[in-house]
Amino acid sequence: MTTGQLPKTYDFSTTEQRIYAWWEENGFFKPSNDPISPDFDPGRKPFVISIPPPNVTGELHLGHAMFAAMEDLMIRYHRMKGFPTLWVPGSDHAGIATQLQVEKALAKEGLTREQIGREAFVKRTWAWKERYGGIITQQIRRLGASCDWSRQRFTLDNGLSKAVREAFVRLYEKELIYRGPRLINWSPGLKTAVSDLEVEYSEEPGKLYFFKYMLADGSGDFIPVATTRPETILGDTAVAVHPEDPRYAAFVGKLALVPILGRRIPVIADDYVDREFGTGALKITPGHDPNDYLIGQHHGLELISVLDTAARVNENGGKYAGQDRFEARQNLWEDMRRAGLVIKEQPYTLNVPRSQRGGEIVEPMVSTQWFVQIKPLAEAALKAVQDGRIRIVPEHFTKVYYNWMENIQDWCISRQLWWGHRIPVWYCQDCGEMIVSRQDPTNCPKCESTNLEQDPDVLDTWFSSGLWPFSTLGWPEETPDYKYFYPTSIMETGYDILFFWVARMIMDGLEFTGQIPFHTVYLHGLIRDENGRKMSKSYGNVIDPLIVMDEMGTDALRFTLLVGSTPGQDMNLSLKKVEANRNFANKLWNATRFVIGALDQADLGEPFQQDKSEAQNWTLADSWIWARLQALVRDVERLFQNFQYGEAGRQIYDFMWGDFADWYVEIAKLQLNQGSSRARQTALTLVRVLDQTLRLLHPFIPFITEELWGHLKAAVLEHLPEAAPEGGWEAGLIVATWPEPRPEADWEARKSADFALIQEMVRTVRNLRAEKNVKPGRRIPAIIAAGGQTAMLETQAAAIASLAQLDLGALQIIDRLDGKPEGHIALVVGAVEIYLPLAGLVDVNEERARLEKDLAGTEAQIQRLESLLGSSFAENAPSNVVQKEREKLAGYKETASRLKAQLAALVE
RNA sequence: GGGCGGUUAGCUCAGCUGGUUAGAGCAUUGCGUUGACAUCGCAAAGGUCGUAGGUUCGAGUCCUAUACCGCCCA
Repeated sequence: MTTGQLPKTYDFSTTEQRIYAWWEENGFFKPSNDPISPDFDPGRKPFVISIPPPNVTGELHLGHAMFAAMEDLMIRYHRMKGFPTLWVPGSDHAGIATQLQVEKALAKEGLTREQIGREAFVKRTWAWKERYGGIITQQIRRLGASCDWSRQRFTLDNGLSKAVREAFVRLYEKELIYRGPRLINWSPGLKTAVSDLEVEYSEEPGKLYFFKYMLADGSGDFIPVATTRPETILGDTAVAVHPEDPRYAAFVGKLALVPILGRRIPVIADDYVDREFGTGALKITPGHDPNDYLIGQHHGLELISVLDTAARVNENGGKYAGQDRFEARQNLWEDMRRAGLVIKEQPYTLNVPRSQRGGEIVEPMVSTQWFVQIKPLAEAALKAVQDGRIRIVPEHFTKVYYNWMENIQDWCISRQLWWGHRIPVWYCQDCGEMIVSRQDPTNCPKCESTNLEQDPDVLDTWFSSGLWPFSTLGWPEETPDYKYFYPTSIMETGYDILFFWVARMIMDGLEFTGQIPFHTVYLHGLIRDENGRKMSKSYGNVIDPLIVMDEMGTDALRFTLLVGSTPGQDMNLSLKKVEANRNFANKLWNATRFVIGALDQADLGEPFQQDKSEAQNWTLADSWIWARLQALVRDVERLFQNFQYGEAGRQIYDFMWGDFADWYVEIAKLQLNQGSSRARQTALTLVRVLDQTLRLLHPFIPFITEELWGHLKAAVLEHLPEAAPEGGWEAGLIVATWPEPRPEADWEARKSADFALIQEMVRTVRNLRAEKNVKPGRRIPAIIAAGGQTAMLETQAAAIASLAQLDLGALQIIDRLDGKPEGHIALVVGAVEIYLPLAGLVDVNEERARLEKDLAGTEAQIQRLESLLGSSFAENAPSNVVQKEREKLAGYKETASRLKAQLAALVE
């Protein structure tokens, strides 16, 4: 391996696919401790994630990219830590979405699903699924997701369908599932019930209609009423007023006449009525309004449905029968106007219920549906989080979860669709018996009739998704996978489906398996555009992850998503950020290229003699970079434990670029040039630090790290075998061991401080050079008066000279200097003075200004610290904190006295 | 109406259990390229951390109030 073989820039397009295929072929995605293998050890604790199943018809969007990156990070980290790791992939059948797709395709042929019939339609949908269902999983592969594809599941698979039946029948047997007429949300376009969660409310301009509710006693008295939906007047079964409202007290108990229809309805009193709103009197339509429905139940009111399944007025609407709901609104209101019942109209902001799917206006309607009585399940699910068995990250979502669980309503699970799990209920056509069964029945158990018909409805897709963490592992069978991998470890998903999915999985897990389905819920935020706007096709601000990956690589996208996000917090994504991270990948590429080139080309000499101590073998830079790496490993570990993945990634980034590439590599070049044992030792350090860094980065950017690690391994095996990691080279980085933190060694702080001084000196010289426009290539002499640091700095002369572009041959490091050398500019870094002979560039006035500015800054610090240390801070703060401040003060005082001396010398 | 989150550099965001000169990327300015990297390097400029109180030796960080923006629930 030579540098020539590594191209100058990282070409992800030829790398990613090859690496992914290699991982998969080698079985690295499978758990290292598999219950089906002969040497299975049930005692080892596994780490398991089940994927939030994307819609089978879906195409990759940034939400998928986010969860895939995040979960892959968790999975790869645990895999490297040695856990038997399983990530179960799959997709759900997405009842409505998929059915719509197929119906759309049918429409192109001029067909409807009713025309081809249920059986043919379901067949076509399966064909659709076979054809397009693989797209999303292919796209998830592109993200580098290390799922065990041999365990891929689909919610309509046999096993999972069996789980659905089992769950349904069990709930039914416990009387937690019932069928009956209730007010539900109806989608007139799709002609199906939808759950409360699938309805979104949008504020839209509308009108408040004021009209007269005439009393039936012929007195000519009326109650003024306001409504936002006049067409529902047709279904009114009461007028309600507040019991303590003097305006209407006389009317309570009397009858009123429904406009146009002339139906007689009671005037009732209920303190639900808000006296301040509208006229203070309310029309009650139990058949088409959730609040009215409740009031209707309280007062035993008649319940009239006036709309059919297409939201047209039905036979209960008199002359308006057959009209669309909005058409009927116009016509009825006009008729009322003619009848003198209209008072006024007033602009009003409506809260319009719209279907999450398609956006049509949802109609609250009474309909016979299947429901889960959810309270008992919710109580258990609530408790699991309250008592800490399940932890939600970030923590503030716990409250949101409680609030929802405490106010939960029964869940409408039936859908009038054809694509999904058909409800396992049969009706005997002869005796009317209802049969709820795990197996398809052939005879009626009551009358033996074979004339059975299955309920036509299917179950809500989320009913099957709720079983996902255990149905994918084989439940209700006690399969080896189920026994070993369940409960899973972490549920990672977007907070937007906390209720839809996470809450239901917890309820279902506890109900059906008696166990929590996972111990941690990690919720990531939503991805918005760079200005914080929601991405949507209508804004035209959608970023397609596939295009981003094409242009900048998967690793760049992943790193951006992972490092740019904080748990539960939305993130604004801009392509600029991805670009910056592509540059990071390239930087890493080139740093590795340098290390490999060093192994290949440098004269590495012999290893240091065994009897030499480590301390003698290591230069200050070697010690420093190693200490920095160890500190990094400790920080990363702590941050990972706290789910602070973004911060961890940032720190690794800073280390790799800021410490390793910018400083250590530059010094390593010098050390390599020394040849022999020093070069060899340096190469060893380069390899070890880079190896560890690649390991730390792997969960974030798996492709490039795997690729580089492979090259590094090959080069080391050839040129520097003793640089092998402690446990030897693993088969791939994906299964390499994770760097384990070790306690800080006592030498680390001292070496870090020494190196920090070098860095400060170098920066100060560089600053001055830039300020004075000294050509970067021009090497200049220097005198360094180093006091107590003389010995240390002498050993670092070559490094300092190189980094600051000084002339090593003309660099003097001395203990002290009496008087200022002629024609030099003086720099002060703590107790160290640096003199640069820039005769032509020395301007006494400029020098004085510069030194005075420095002095002013230093003295401000001295003053601040003196007053701080003179205050009660000194007594109350921890001694190490105080000590640190004292040292700082001493340093500033030292600097100040040197600066003063410089100024004094300048006057002469 | 209830709850939650945000407000830090021109922009987008970090800032862990409070520790004392508030960080990054991008953008801006100056200089620089035959040796890992221009997808780069060296340097510069840029912030009274929304506001007002409070707790504390010490507050971007904790508490209270408040303004604005956003989200969820009703």
